[in-house]
Amino acid sequence: MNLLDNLNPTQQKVVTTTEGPVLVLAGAGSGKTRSVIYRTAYLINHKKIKPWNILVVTFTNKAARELKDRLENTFKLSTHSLWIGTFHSVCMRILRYEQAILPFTSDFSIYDENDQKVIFKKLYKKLDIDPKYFPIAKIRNIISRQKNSLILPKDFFEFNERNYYSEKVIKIYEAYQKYLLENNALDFDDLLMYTAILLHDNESIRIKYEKMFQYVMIDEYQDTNYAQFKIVNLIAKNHQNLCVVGDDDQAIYSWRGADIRNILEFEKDYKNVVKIKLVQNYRSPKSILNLANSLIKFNSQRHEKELWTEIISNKKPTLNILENENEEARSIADKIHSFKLKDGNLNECVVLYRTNAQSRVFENAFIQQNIKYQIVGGVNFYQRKEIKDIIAYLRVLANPQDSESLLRIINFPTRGIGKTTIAKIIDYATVKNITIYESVVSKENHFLIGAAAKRVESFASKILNWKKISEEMPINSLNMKIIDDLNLMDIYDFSDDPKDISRLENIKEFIAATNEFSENIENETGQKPFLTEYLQNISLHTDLDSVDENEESVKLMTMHNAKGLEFDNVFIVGLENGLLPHSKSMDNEKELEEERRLFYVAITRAKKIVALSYVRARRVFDAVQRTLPSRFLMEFDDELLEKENHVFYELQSPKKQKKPQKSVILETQKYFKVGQKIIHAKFGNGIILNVDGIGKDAKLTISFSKGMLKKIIGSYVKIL
DNA sequence: TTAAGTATGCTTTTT
DNA sequence: GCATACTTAA
Repeated sequence: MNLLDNLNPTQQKVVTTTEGPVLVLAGAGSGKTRSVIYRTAYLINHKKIKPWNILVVTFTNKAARELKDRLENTFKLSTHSLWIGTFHSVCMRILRYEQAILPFTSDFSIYDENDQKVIFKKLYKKLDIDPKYFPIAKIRNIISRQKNSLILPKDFFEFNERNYYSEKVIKIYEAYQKYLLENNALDFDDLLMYTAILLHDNESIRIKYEKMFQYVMIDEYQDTNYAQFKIVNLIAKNHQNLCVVGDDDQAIYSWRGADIRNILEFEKDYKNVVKIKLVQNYRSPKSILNLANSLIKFNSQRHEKELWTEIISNKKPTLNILENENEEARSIADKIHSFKLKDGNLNECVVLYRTNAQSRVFENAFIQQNIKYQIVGGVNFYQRKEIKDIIAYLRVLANPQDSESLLRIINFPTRGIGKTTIAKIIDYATVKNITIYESVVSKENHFLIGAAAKRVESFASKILNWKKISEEMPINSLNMKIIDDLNLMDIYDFSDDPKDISRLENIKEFIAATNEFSENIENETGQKPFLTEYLQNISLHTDLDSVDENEESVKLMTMHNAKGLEFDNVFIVGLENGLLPHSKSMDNEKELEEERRLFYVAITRAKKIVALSYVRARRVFDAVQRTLPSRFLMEFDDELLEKENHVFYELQSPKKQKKPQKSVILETQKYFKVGQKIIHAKFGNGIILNVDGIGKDAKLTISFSKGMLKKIIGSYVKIL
């Protein structure tokens, strides 16, 4: 059988155009993944390219795994030597390998967002910076953008204006990078940045990888940032055997530094690009695709294209209006319940929302109706406190320079090493110019006396003992030994804190996961994995990776997380102004378009049914707020949606907008806008929920941060 | 030094 | 409404 037989002519072209730069603009459900898989198989089978000369970059680990599985199952190919992974995992491998010329060793720790926060707090204290004026989240984001744009601290002012604010930012950036290196640690952005710089600054290394990766494929290219662009470009610029696949309509990560121009200007970046458009959709029926198309055409920044399908269904997408978020959850639970009674598979149901916080009410509703569910995302399994505690032990053993982790466990579980003792240990380290780890294990820690000295000594000897063991014991046994030695299971088991029940469960799950990881690696390579390999693997682990495929369950996730997935039945909830589009993205045209793309992504996940819903009032923090339907709902052609409870149907159809831009301009003409932050002399800060009128004395509905909801004439408030 | 009790601030989205 | 950060008492 010829492998091309299963593909349509356009897909075949993607597969067989192996030489030179190829740009594939692939609409949702157009067989994008399929093309990448077949192209890889084609390169190996027909072009006789060695698997280790091919690099495939996917957006998630899950996608990488699926690609591997399908290559193995469908084409009986061995994927062991093939490079398939996310940018982050590929970069991690390269950096570990090239440690000799890098400012860190291959045992580096990878710090996540929480670790970063802790570090920032510390640095703020040291630098005497007030988080009120320099919010950690914001500064962290600025620094992240610098890294994504490959701007090192030393180059900062070449690209940023010099002022009071930026002077502070650069101080923090500098201190942060210094701190990371002292801890032999990298953050996610560093993985990309150091790889790009490595390839850029060392021609011999660049040539090595260019020769190694003779054929390069990048999936979801619309969501790559500058650092990722550069890495790809450095590898492929000479041979130009580069195939990028993406869809500008599905670009939803600009807030993370992704630059849509990478895909829009691919033809300028490379010569003689073969451009291929995949516009036939094999996933959704016409009724759903029409809905998606009628929405996305309101975006001005896009390649003009319209998806089409041969699939016909008589089921219209529905729109449901509920009183509040609990009702919304219950109504969906009801629907899923009756679907299940009709022998429906729960795996084919997904609830999509804008923010993770929305998941809770659905949990409640599903528990009540006895429907199995899995939440994807939110707090990553490996970021849970109890898990991070154990991981901190492992990190210290792998990378003793990692003071961050050491301080986390020095008194966990409590062993009587308190603030004062820790301060002394740190002081000693500073004076002697040694790491905190060295300070702890130092035999001559005579700076401590009595009980404190004994406790630290006992802690140090435990660590030293495990460290020795870690060199000869595979990770799963080591893990078990540490948990046993610490008596962790008993501590949680006999605790009075009800939360510790689930913590114990999580630890058991953690042990099981470690064993599974160990077995998988052993099957793959014939060798059990050791500490460092394990640690770096789990730091790139996402929640999507821990979904239990064997358990039949409804999935709950954010629309972002749904990218690349498909389900028969898709419930899209919370379609209200302020949630979608999110209040923080409402008054910026670019961000608004990204919100629209996000909605587009959500709709196009569906194979059979789309059910939309919004509520009239929603609990936010501790107050109930009245809500308004999402402005996107007004953009749909009226006949495309079936309104379930039309009695209360209150959507006002737009007065047949001629041009989408027109309504946008009207919105900007308004002096006050929904979502704007204002301040009132008496009631303090608030957010505008509704604007009645155009000028400065429009009637405003405002939710004040104190929890009150008030209607106020515009002239009494000030825009912040 | 620690546990328990109280105040605060916080929610976009994630590799 | 929840988790974290700070305060207080033992």
